[in-house]
Amino acid sequence: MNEALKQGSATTASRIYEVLRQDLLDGRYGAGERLSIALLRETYQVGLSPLREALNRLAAYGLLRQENQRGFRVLELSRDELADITEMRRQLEGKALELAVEHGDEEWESQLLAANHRLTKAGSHTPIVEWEQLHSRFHNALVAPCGSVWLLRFISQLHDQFDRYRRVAPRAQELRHQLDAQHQELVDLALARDSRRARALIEEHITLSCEVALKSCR
Amino acid sequence: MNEALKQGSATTASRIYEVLRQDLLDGRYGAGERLSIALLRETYQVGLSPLREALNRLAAYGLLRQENQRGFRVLELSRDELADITEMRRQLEGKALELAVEHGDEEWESQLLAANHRLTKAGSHTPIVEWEQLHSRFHNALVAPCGSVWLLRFISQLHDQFDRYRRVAPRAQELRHQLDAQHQELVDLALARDSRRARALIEEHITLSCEVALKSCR
DNA sequence: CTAGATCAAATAATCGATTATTACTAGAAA
DNA sequence: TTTCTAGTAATAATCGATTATTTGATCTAG
Repeated sequence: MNEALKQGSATTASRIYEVLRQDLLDGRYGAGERLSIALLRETYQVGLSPLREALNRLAAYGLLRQENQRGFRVLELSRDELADITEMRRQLEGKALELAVEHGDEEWESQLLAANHRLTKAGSHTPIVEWEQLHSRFHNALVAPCGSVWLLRFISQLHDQFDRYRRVAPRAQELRHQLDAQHQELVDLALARDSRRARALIEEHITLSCEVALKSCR
Repeated sequence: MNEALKQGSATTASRIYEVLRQDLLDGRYGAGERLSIALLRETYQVGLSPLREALNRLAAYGLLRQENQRGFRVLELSRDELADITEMRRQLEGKALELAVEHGDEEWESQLLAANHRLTKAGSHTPIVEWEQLHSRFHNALVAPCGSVWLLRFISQLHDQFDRYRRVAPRAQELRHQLDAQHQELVDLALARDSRRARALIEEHITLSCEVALKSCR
């Protein structure tokens, strides 16, 4: 969906899709909230058709729930779903990292170092939205050369889902530090081509970030 | 997406979504073909808005590719993607079946037997579209109680993707028999609660159906 | 009071017409 | 002939207005 934006002329529908997606990840709209189409039109200053097309895409992607004749709602948050998402991320990102470590080339190594550098430089002063983006890019860079388009697609999708939970979590400083340290370790293991241990670590990493998110999940 | 249809009043957009999805799986439109919106309108006798909303959903779901200002195209078929889809199905359905065998209750056992019975009864005389549906239902029934909403979601999505390849494959009779026999074996292993061997068999099953599909994939 | 029916207001879905962009064709220059 | 350009036809995207459905308030019967 993202490539569509980059390639030259974006349509209104594509633009509003990206903006809405980001706002949903940022928690701008509450869990379970009904999205009034008229209100959205006003807020984002867009026409009805492109807005509805964007909402339809978001529903198919899993960030909104569409009820016929009753419009669109933000998805609810639940402990059960967080557990589900976390377990799926463990499985899929674990597998993907294993493959990436085996297949990644020199270009990948540089990209990974760069992504980690940018993430490390961004301290607690950077706005959280910006940090989230760097964090996403780092994780993307990690698994990018796994060789499976569908695996990457599912991972991104789950990452978006997970972000909704991360966003409502308080920023626990001690755990945050531990997570940052794991990012560095992940790079080290990746460059050392230790796929076994890299996989084990990212699974641990995902479990830990789930625990952070859980602290705020009712 | 399917539940939306069942729950009372379906909208035009939801109806046309389901019809288009089925037609895409049935191979009514060729791989890579551009879908003319005006033509679709005429073919399905629907208005522009609901049609475009359905197309947007299908693109987000991965059955169409959307190019800004250039409309919608059917996705191409490729050996590489078939290999990707097959490997993902092996991993995910394998895992799901393992969990289902561990968690499934008596109700599941009956559903499974029923689904298998219906599939077995439908011989080579039944139209292929109908057989495909029974086959899908059987595989759904197998993994249904795995306990993970996201796992089931990804499996369905991959199943739809795979169906596009299966649809263009010639019906090789010997292999077909072998696949049918595996369905029975899967039921037996499931009822015997042998999750290890059930998983191994479904992985083999998926690989075999991939080979059937490959025979026709350029 | 409570449950059910009825109507009015709100709003989701759809339609028809318009605008913007791309694709195609023909003609001119190299 | 080939390659560019201009103009035109085709069509994708968007807008504004209309229709259909749901929601919520009010009223009535039990």
